[in-house]
Amino acid sequence: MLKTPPQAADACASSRLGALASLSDAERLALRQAAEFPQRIRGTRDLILAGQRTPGPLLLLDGWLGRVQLFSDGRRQILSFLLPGDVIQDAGTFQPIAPSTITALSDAVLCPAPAAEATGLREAYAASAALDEIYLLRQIARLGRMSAYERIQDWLSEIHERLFLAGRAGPESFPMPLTQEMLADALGLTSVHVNRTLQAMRRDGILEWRGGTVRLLGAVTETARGRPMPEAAIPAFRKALLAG
Amino acid sequence: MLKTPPQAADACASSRLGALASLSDAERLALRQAAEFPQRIRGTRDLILAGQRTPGPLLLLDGWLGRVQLFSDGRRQILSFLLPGDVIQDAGTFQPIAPSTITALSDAVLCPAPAAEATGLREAYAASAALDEIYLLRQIARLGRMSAYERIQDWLSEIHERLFLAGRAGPESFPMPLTQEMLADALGLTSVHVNRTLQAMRRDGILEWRGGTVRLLGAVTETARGRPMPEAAIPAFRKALLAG
DNA sequence: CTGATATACTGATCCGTGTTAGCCAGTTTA
DNA sequence: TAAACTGGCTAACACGGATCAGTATATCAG
Repeated sequence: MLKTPPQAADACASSRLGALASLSDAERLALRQAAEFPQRIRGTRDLILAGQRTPGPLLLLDGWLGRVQLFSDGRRQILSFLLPGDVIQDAGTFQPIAPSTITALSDAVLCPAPAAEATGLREAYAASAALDEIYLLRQIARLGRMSAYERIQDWLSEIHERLFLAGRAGPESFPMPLTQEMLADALGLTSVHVNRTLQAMRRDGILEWRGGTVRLLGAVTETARGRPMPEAAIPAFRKALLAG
Repeated sequence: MLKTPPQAADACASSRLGALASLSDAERLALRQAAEFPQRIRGTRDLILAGQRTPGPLLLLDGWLGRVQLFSDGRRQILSFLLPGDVIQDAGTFQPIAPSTITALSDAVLCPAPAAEATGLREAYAASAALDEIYLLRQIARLGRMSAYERIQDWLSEIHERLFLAGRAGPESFPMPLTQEMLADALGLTSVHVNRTLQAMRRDGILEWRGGTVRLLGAVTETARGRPMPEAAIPAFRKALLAG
């Protein structure tokens, strides 16, 4: 049930990577050509297992994936999300061993990432990896020191920002294919409490979430009582990224 | 008040990096020479601020550092620890912008990391970066899905393993320069509750912690009710690392 | 149509951890 | 020597979020 956008399949990758570095026409063409051999994933299943060899770097063209850690008693933690336009690559690409399991959280479309033969794509991949690290750090701060309400707020605005980079979000709304239980597994909560907290946010008039679409209303980014410090990583870093 | 070990200052780096890749004599010499220009840090202060330009890659020769996120209302989250022998480098080294603040958690000694001119050091740095990512993922699972008791257990065994790699730990004990409050800031708890939980672990006979030294007794790695799955990242990954 | 399954949602109760407010020993500062 | 401060430790109480046990609705297979 993929809502394939009217644009070309590679639009999200071109939008995102083009925002991270300036790409030549040849590089944008390479992205388009890579997208001509898509791999389609149906439903929610594991794509890459932790500890196994990885395929080469991939581009996510549509759908959401998650890096996941399972516990033997059934607990699950979604470590990070992979959104359209994201690059799936290893940190220190020296050994093609996946550091975590990657699972599909919705129907998805992947393709091999074109080799970075010129500086544009090389810079874009590096910036993408650097952003990935920032999102991991932010996830740690979220889980360690934020309340349920704050976690959801902060997470929603991260997702909005990331989808916007990929051209997949409007100024205050975006598609949300996750169930409340998946969100709970990402934010270290139970689905029951996620539901209650979402109700509270609706009551507070800062969130609408119906039919797979989220709308953030105004105060979302302003409301938090204790925000990350002004000199925190993300703003300065992103500014440096997007300025270059 | 640095308890400088009887060994050479570079021993921890040589031990750790030598375990991650096989180093030539020339490379080990380069490590020793780099350690001849140490920078000594006294007390707990910020070394690198998020969003600022970074110095080049560094080696931590002694002491503990932490990557930290502060909130405007005083909450603090220690995102990750840097231990002796660790390399301080950027993820996608394309822009020398620090993604997070790094602060000294004890007296510490740093030196510039020697350039990776041969394959041994290059592989070791890459493996080090890959391990860093694994530790971040593990921290997320810890904060998201473990109880206080489990968090401390899991964290202690991670630290033990890492210090052991650097030759700074015995088979079941290691030095611990942190206060309980720092530990709380890392594990998303309050210092009061960290203290309670440590008491419980002592009562259970799995932990001794006196005078800056921790001893883990037997069952520490076995006790957890729900452990990360067998196919989880760390074991398979480390096996692949240490086999090569 | 039936039953099975998945998801959103709700209420009652419980418990793990936070909060507040200390005490005590050791160490630094005046 | 006296304060002042820090870090480990404890107790009483409060509260956020988990747990348990549902209901309601939609979708899907047969």
